Amino acid sequence: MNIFVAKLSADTSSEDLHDLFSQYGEVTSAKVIKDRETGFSKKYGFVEMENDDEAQTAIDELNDTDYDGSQIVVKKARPREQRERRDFNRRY
DNA sequence: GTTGAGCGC
Repeated sequence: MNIFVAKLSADTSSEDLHDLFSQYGEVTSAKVIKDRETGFSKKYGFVEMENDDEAQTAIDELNDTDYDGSQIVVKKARPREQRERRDFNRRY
């Protein structure tokens, strides 16, 4: 399951996310998104977990909780931006 | 070192 994590602390890294979600199950991958050019602050990231049930539990337990001094938002992630079907599906 | 609301190159 793909998980979207927002409102991260500036001190939170990809490995922090990995470690955080590993408490609830096996984490396939974790990444904190940063600006491509400056390599700075976007303060959100993605976590992919192998087990959907554990992922859901992690979302439920970690959403709206205080982590690293910041209250984080955890929810299911949308599929990554696609480059096809421009003429269809304007995302709702 | 950036807000509110955010979805990865």
